[in-house]
Amino acid sequence: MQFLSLGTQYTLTALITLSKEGTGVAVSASKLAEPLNSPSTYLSQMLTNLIEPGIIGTRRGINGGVYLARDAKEVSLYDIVTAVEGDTFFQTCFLGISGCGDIEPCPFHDEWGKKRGKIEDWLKSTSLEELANDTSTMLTDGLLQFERKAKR
Amino acid sequence: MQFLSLGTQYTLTALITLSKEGTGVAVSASKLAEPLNSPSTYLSQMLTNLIEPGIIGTRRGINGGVYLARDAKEVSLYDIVTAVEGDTFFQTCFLGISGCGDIEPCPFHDEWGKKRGKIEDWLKSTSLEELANDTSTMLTDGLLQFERKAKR
DNA sequence: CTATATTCTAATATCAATATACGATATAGA
DNA sequence: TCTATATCGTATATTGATATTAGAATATAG
Ligand code: FES
Ligand code: FES
Repeated sequence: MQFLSLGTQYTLTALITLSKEGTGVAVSASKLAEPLNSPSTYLSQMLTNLIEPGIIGTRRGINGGVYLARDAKEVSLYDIVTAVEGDTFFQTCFLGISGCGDIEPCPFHDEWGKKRGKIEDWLKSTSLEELANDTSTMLTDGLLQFERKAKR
Repeated sequence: MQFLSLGTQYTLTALITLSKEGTGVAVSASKLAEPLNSPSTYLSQMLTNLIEPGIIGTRRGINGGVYLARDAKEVSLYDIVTAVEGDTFFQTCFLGISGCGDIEPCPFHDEWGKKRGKIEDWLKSTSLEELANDTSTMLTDGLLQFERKAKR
């Protein structure tokens, strides 16, 4: 049980790096993937999810790559996460019963709803810019050690 | 992306039913599975996870089944969930970086840690008894409609 | 002692996540 | 303009986790 899938984790980390470069500056998927120890084509594939929602743009050919399409301030964590994984987490019942709402709530609905709402609020109110400005050195120091499954 | 797997959802619902019967009263897996619209052998398999932690006991043969081994007051939601799914959710980094702690935290560590801690606290402080006493009618009215994947 | 209800274990099927491979396309430079 | 190459984009393969089914083991009732 994990909150974000590996693909989403790659995506998120790459976007933080990207936003440090600034809006509009293109970086190739392979450059972005390198420090992540992730297959570059896989990252590329994941990033594709962000084109349609207008979070990133891409440019092919030499010196092409992926660039941030909006100001980092205007991109929320929620935008990113749901672009890749969808929003079922925020829509479905804790118990998995079809229809989650106040009309016929399960015994978990009230409390779980609060907790889930807090997470949703947090994701919505946190921008990419804030993450990029974080003082954490983990992302810049090459300490990234994702736990992959496939061969290394 | 879903918090609990289907198996855990079955397990949890079955346990609530079981605790309404009272500690020590055996109910067969097929009886428990019926209203869930779940394969009884699958539920049975899932429930096996709860034997070793001492949450349930089983009795084979005629009139056998599964019974609650402790008082429902003494079984927390956390016990149940982690018995089936393990506790990786509460141990691993939001970004999936190996080692989640205060020493080399990722940019999400503080905020996510709070949210995750709230969930953990809730699960630990909520007992099976409270759930069974919940006024929700969903579980008793045969309105259970899990969203299964395989053939019906 | 035997028939049967039941758990328990192990094999299989299904599905989603992850990874790879290949094709399409734009750009730089000649 | 043309060509080579860097790059994205999409389609396919692999893997692993989850869910399901099948059958063996076992205890109980009568
Ligand atoms: S009805 Fe179960 S969480 Fe909303
Ligand atoms: S280090 Fe990332 S959540 Fe703790």
